[in-house]
Amino acid sequence: MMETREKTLTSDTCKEKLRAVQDTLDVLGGKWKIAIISALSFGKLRFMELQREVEGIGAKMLSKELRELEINGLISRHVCNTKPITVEYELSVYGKTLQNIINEMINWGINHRERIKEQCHEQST
Amino acid sequence: MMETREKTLTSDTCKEKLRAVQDTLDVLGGKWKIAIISALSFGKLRFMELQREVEGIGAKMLSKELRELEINGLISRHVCNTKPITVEYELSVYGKTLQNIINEMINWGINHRERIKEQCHEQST
DNA sequence: CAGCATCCCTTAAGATACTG
DNA sequence: CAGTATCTTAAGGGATGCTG
Repeated sequence: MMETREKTLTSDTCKEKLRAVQDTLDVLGGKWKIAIISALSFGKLRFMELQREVEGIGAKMLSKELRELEINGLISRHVCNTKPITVEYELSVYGKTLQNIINEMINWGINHRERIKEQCHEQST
Repeated sequence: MMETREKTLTSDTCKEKLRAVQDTLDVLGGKWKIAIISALSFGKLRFMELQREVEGIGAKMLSKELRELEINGLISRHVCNTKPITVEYELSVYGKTLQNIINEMINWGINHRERIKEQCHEQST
């Protein structure tokens, strides 16, 4: 699985993997996309709900990022036939394939917080 | 593991997970950090080598991002005692804990490319 | 409510030149 | 080689007001 370590840096396998990461980043690029997808991974949300879940995002950015995610086929957009219209967003089947990445980020984030906490403890002794 | 679906959006568990993702993004934020870490996941690299591996990055950005990654304890920097000095960067033990995230991104990127390819095939029929 | 248009300011980031 | 400093441009992104 792992290469011979050291000096395989420029090998074809590595380059291919780096390209794969770059492809992923191209789709998930931007400050908010991953946060949006994470929020939607817990269920469908309306525009305003999303804005509340994704802390700090403005309507303009949210709108823009959602459009890009929709174009890439990661989320679906459904306009509800309600009085003041509402729009629901949810992960598409394809978008759900990002769940593994999200999960790893959740895990890492939780551990990271633990680590920071421990560091503070050590310093205060 | 998964919540009751629908309407748990604002539940405490979800919020905590979203915060974890956000924590991760805070550390990996910026256009280049993940790409840099991916490159380093295949072994130590010198400044110039990194710049070559991370397609499109300029010296200024690379320098800045490396400093931030070092501050966060994800990479280590070693100045070699060579004639024209060289500096080697490598993932720290802690930085290597990001491997899971990177791997998932590699997997997704590879599948994504496949998917795009298939779409082209379908369109050309 | 969703979301576009406009205005405006701040940050990101490229290019170039320079130093130990 | 590994950066830093400076300048400049492009993009990011907030605030407000408006429409279906």
